[in-house]
Amino acid sequence: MKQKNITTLSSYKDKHFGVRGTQARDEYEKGYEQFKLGAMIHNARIEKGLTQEQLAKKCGTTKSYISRIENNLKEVRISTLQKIVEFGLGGQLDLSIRI
Amino acid sequence: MKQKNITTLSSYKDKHFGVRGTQARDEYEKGYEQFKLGAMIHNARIEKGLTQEQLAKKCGTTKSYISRIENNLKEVRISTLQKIVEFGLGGQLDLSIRI
DNA sequence: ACGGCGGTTTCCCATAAGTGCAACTTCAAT
DNA sequence: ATTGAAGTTGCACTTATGGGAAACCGCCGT
Repeated sequence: MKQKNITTLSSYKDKHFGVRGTQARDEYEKGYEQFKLGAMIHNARIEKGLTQEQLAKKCGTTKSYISRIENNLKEVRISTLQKIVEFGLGGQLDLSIRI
Repeated sequence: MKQKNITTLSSYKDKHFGVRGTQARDEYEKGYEQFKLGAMIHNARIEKGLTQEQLAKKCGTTKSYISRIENNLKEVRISTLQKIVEFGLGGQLDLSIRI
């Protein structure tokens, strides 16, 4: 078994930060919260040993949508995010603000 | 000075849980994450001694919108939320999932 | 009494969230 | 070489809703 976190992260970088020029900037500009989000879901899913399709079914969506979320090409609605985390991953979504 | 957290919270309850019957259920059903969110923003704003209008101006939105967020009658887009927390309150938005 | 300020609520609509396919790609296994 | 499972992505479409503008509602100070 390979170190999944590492490979995931690096492959993400290869894909998004390496290839397109200004994409990276944009990602940073808007404060890469989404990025973390996609990665978080991805990791949690792997951790649970689920495929995108299985996860999708558990929370009433499609694998294509899960993929899009994990790759951060859509902004997810908080309620949807919650459904995925709760019903799909059996976890809980936490959001807090740090002053 | 009064204990602002308490009064805020209780007034919220008076308003939403007391008055309308099934509103409470709905609030719970969707897992009161939004509730916390509105209260969080509200408290942070008071803490900073800002009016809704001042906060709104600092993050490029309107006071009406801030009001709605604080009272949880709209779902906020994550990016907008981030703007508010970051530029408006000078803080940082954290979202994480707990498995 | 009224003027202003902070907050709420109503009305409205462009936008984007989310869906559904389906095509395409990797990669592993046989 | 082939098959299939897992994932990515393009496109078209519908619908909900995020968010602004403005009216409105206390409340307090004068």
